[in-house]
Amino acid sequence: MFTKVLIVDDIDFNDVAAVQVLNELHITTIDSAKYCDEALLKIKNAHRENNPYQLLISDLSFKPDHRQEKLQSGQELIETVKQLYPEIKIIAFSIEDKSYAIKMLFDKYNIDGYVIKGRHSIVELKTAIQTIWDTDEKYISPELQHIHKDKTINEIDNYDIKILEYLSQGIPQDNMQAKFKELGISPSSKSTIEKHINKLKIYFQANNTIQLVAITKDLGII
Amino acid sequence: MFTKVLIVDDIDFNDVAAVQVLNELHITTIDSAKYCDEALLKIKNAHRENNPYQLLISDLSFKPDHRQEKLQSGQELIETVKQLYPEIKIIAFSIEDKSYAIKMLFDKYNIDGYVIKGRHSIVELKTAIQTIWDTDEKYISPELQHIHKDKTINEIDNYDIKILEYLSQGIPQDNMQAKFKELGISPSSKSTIEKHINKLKIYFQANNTIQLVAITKDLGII
DNA sequence: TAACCCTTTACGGAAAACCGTAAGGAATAA
DNA sequence: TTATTCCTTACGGTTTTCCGTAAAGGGTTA
Repeated sequence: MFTKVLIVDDIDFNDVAAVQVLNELHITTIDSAKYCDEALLKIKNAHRENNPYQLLISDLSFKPDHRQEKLQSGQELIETVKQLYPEIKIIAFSIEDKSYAIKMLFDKYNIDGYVIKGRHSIVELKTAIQTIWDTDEKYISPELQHIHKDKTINEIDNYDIKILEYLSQGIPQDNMQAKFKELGISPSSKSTIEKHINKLKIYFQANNTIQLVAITKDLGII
Repeated sequence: MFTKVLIVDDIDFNDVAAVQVLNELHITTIDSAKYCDEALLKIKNAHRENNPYQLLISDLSFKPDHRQEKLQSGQELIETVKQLYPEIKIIAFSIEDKSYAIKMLFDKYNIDGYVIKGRHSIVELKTAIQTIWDTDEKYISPELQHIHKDKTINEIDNYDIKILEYLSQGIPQDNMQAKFKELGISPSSKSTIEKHINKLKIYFQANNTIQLVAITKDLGII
């Protein structure tokens, strides 16, 4: 079993419970951090001292604070850690059930497990840790396994997301083409932007652009 | 100190930690529930057995399940309990920091405390319980005290919220007046609806209706 | 090179939303 | 009673969005 694990969660309640759960798996060293920057520092220090963490369990969303943080989210922490120390296993542990965001974690950041915070998270977290240790396979909470069939992530690209973000910021389509030209993003014509918005409305079955933004916000795409 | 407390939270991690925290306050009976209906049942039973709960600590959002629930949210649970047993003290315990939703809890449901889940929730929860027991005063997490100065709740009424909801559902303004007439909601003219949307855009400093919906979704108004 | 496909761009009419003005109606105060 | 105020409704012109069509450009294949 893993011997050295780091838990990152800004809610102190979760730290308390997580330590308790991990103790039951006889993990000897269980550390915790409440900030992403703090977590990265601990990982770096542990590595420098030749006593690295083997497993990182991290939440995704962190509340802003008086502290100035470089890493603003669990996603950024996970991305950084996977780049610097690809050998460290990572489990994302979050209440988030938006399929788009979760699929990104597996496909883009190559996490090893996703456990959703819910009524069975204690059992699931134990199973996830055990599975990753025993078989080196990916773990995902049962109720979320459908996301691997979700095609949204393949159909919607960064260009579409950019448009959706601009829409949600109240930028009219006329100004959007100017913005795209400024940023050197192509294509930038009003006509193309219109067509993309239309494609998105069909895809998400939205009656109009207002509902489109409401839906994509609910899905966690923007 | 309170002797009998019920904790309602659908995340099992929180139950574990909460029991631990409440133990430190020497509360003798600490029960927990993972569903709102289950919580109400326990409260009713305790009352029937002449051994009622004195304090209810409840989360606000609960994940839907295979189970069919009557009470869909912590808000509904709180409303019901305050109606049936106004003598039971209630602390809302949630990650939610949307001022509108929180102010509603105090103003409409008359809760006794609001503790936000965060980096200091263990201390805050203890303080909240102690304060309510000792002084019978309301408790609210320090970082949220600004909400009492927030005027949004007074300026935005149910009519406005209905409009915002319809907008987010992709209903065009032309159809909206028909909907209002069907439901017997007055005023219902297109002109009035336009004016209200315009007022909301000014209030929330939105460039257009799309951004208005994005902003009010972020604020938790819809 | 020509034929083809796909994406981008331009354009124009229709629909919806936007915005100011003015008239109508109800409640209140003089 | 009239006058005043506030809310509602109607209307019309402008702007923005919507949506179909067609032309232009870029890349691939025969």
